Parts: sequence; structure tokens; C-alpha cells
Amino acid sequence: MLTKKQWEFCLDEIGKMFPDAHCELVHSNPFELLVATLLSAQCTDVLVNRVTADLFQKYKKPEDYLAVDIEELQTDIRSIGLYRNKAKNIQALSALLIEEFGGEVPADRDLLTTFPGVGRKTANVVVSNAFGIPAMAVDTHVERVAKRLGMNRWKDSPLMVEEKIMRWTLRERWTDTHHQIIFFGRYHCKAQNPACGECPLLPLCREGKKRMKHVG
DNA sequence: CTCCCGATAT
DNA sequence: ATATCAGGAG
Repeated sequence: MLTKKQWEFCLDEIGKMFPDAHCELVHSNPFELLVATLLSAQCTDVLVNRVTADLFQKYKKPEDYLAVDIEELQTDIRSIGLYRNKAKNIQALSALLIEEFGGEVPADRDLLTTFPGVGRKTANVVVSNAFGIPAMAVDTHVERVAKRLGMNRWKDSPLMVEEKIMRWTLRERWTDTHHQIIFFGRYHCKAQNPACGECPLLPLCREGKKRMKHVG
């Protein structure tokens, strides 16, 4: 298992590799980020940004999403995939925002989690990026990197990963670290062909050492 | 656990 | 052809 000292070394190296890591979901207010993050489930952020470029011109407020038929919204986001669930959730969430929150996105992680289509990961992304509240969102990249390094057991839930990373990382660096791990996972420690051969973390990486041995 | 689902990389 | 993508709900 990875030690805390080794984890701190990893953060140092990953930070040097991706010093300007940031949120790649294009948005200009909390509501847009909430919608963009909901759309990003099982889909690349490049595809999300391609759709929201037009979507956010057409739909500015929660009322705008409720003013069209569900079929029209489905068509507007179809290329994203999972579009039926996502369209339904966006409309339900818009109605909830209007009825209960005056049309404003609440800056509260646990409250956001009760919204339709908004789980813990999406809520963490919104509060950290839109409101500056320290949070550690565990998506597919963060979970993969943490488990490859050997922070957790392979069967551990995303919540276990989240708690372990938060315990081992300075609170004021949670959001930064979150973005840097995502960039590391997306461009270096990739799902399909991870660049273990040129990885500074290889000497302490459980999965990396196993892979290098198997390859040659 | 299964289902939702189109676009892209491998 | 198959795997993966800033997951969430039933």
C-alpha cells in the first residue's frame, strides 16, 4: 500500500507535470457549470463543450429549459449520449431550482446531491469550481490513478478514495489536486495505454511496476 | 447489479 | 469490434 509520504511525492511530481491544470468544462456561472457537469457523465468534456457552445446561447435560465418540450431538449443534447436521462434530469432540476431556490444554484454539496441527476461527484465539481469550496471530486480518472498507485484496494468505493485523498492532502489544495490528477489521468496515466515507461511515479506505483514486468 | 447511449480512440 | 468517456438511478 502507498504511504502518505509517497503520496506527497506523487502530488509534487504530478503538479510539476501539469502546473496549469484547471476545469475544462466551459461555463460562465454556477448554473451553466451544473448543467455542463451533469452532461459530462460517461462523455468527454470536448463533446460537452461542443454541445454547450450552442446550448448556453439558447438556454440561459432554468425557465428556458422548461419552456421547451422534452423532445426538443433531447435533440439539442443528443450527441452527448444518455440524452433521455440527461434531458429529463435537467428539466426536473430546473423546476426544483425555481420552486425551492429562487432560480439560484445553492452552494451546498449535500443539498446538491439531492437534485435529480446530481450525485456526489457532480456536486463536488460544482461547489469547488463555482463557489471555491474545497472538495475532492472522484471521477473515473481520479479513481483509476489512485487505485493504480495503490492508495486503496481495488474494491473500494469512490467515497473511500475521496476520503483517503482528503485525509492525505492539505484542504486548501483539494481542488487544485483534483484538477492535476484529472489531467494526469487523462493525458499520461491513461485508461488504455498509460505511459508507465516515462512516468516519474513508476518506482512506487503498484500497477505500473506490474505492467512493466508483464510487457518486458 | 443493470440500464442509459453517442462519439472517439485503439 | 471493443473500450472508454469529468456518473447516476432503480
